[in-house]
Amino acid sequence: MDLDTVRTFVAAADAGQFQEAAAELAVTQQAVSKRIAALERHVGVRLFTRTPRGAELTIDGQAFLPHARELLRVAERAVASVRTGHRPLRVDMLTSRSAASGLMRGFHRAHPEIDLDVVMLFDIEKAVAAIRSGAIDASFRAVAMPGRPLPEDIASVRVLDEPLQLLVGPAHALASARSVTVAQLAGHRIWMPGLVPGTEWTAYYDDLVAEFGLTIEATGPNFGSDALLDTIADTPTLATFMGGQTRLVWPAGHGLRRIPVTDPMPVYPHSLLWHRDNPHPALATLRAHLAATAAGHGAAGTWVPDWAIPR
Amino acid sequence: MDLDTVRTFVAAADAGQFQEAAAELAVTQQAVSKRIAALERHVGVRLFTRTPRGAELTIDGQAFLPHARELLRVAERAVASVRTGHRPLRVDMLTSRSAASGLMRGFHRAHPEIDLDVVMLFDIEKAVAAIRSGAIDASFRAVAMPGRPLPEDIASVRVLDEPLQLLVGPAHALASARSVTVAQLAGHRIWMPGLVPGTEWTAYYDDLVAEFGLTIEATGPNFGSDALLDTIADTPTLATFMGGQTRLVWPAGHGLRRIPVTDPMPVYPHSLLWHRDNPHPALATLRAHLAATAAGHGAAGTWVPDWAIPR
DNA sequence: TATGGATACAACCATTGGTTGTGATCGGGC
DNA sequence: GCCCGATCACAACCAATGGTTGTATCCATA
Repeated sequence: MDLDTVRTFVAAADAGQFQEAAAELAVTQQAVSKRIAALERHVGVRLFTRTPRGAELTIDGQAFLPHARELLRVAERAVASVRTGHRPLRVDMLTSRSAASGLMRGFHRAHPEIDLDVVMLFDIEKAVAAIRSGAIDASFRAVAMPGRPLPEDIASVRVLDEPLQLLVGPAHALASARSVTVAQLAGHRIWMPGLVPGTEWTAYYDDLVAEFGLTIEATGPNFGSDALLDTIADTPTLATFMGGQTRLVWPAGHGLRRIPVTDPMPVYPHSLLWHRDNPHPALATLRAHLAATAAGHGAAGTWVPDWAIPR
Repeated sequence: MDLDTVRTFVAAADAGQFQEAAAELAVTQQAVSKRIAALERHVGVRLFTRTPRGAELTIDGQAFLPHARELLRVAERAVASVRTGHRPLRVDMLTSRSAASGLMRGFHRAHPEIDLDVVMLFDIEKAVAAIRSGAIDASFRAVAMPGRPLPEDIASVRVLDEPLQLLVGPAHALASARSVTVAQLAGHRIWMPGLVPGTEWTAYYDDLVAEFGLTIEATGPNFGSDALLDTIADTPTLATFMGGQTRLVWPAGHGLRRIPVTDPMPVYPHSLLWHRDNPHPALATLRAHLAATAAGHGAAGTWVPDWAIPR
């Protein structure tokens, strides 16, 4: 199906005749007739009843019309999403399961008129480069990697500390614990597939391991969260970490348990990063929104790596 | 833009390489390469970075991807809307401003999983013919026209009485009335553009006029409700009728008043019509929903034309 | 009955979009 | 260090698509 054809259909439906639609589209009446005929062949039903006084929609045509309009709307938004200049606000985040996703959903609820696009870059290096090039407008990240300070032209503000929670299956030794201390985790196998060396996400866990003597296995390919959850549910000796803000589509019948970690409570510090010179108006709106709805961060009893604390 | 091209883009993005996408789509790798290049030319940005080991999305490509998927989803629904067989439930109603529209919105909220299409046919004759032919599944109408009983194979149930309200501008003599009786309306000019002879909607007003001695002017072309509202607001001697359930997008600053009509209260009786043999599962759901949420009808003190009361 | 305005069909042709064949580039294995 | 295999891009060719012009048909209206 060709969108020019759909556009022609909508124009003809609005005009009530092919000829006027043809004039609007700057083609001949015969071309419109052919396009409509092709569309009818494609969907398999007659969309117009032709009369010597014009063409009016059949019932099928009437039913199809709103869908056709929607199709054109979506197509326009699709093109707008990559148009340089006045394009939707483009935000990068770690994963769709991170707390940043929740923040952006809240922002979208508060400002449904602002068009958003979400991308996921590899690490903070790529994110910073993309922000500087203007390819993205903002990024939710831990502010920096060990020994790599943020460049001067990138601004950042800490927006949310996301507590880590332990995820275990029903047969796990800690399954019935109401909370666990970090010290209690020593000796347990914690599995985090998909941790890629060189990312700040991995640097975070490296620090956690180094400071508290945990064992985290990053082995094995990442087959997605569904597969991870399946394995965790079925393996009594395996646990994993998960962001505490995550609203999972909870698989039924798994018996998975989420257990808060305390003493200290490891939190992943999400900051918003943006370019100081970025003039996108929606960026200012986003910053204002985050400032207004900011949850507590830097609270006592929480732990973050040294390098992730902006000074 | 061509949807086959969009499909190709999504396939290539999923596969991570053109070759595999080409195999899926049963074309050559060169064809995929050309299509992607054409799409990139169309939107004006590079969507993939080509490597000797495949092709991965650029940031623009990442932003475009969900829009592309949405585009394909919408296209599929568009085609499904006219597919004979298992198509969305297709319902006919008088106008988008009638109470039937509100009922269908309620149904959609209660059953968002059921796909709906709304069409508007000319009159009940056309609606009955469409129901018998299977072109539509149900219709919200006054059950019959004077002297034209419903055919045996069409079932109907009264679902809502919609009270008529008087709509006047701020300078109208009745502007400050809290309610008016039908008798008080005699002598006032009531304007109803767009009343087409031969429809049951017009038959309703004919009966109202005949029984209570009102003057209703149906003259002039119907330029849509906006124009009607403008005229009513500006003309001190003109009023119009409007369904009491209507949730208008109320034009600001018009000072329009809605006044209930009493003694008796004229109501427009909406019934649901359907074919007894129609097996569409969503039709049963709709009937059950309407039965469960049915508002009162046939209440004392209301008026409907004789012929509109099913016996 | 002639006319004007509408769509459909036919013939023609430029352009599009597919295939095949080939070249360039990079990573991995030997 | 070199070659092989896998990838994508480019060129040439060709069929099919989709546009235009010209014409036929239909019907409401004067």
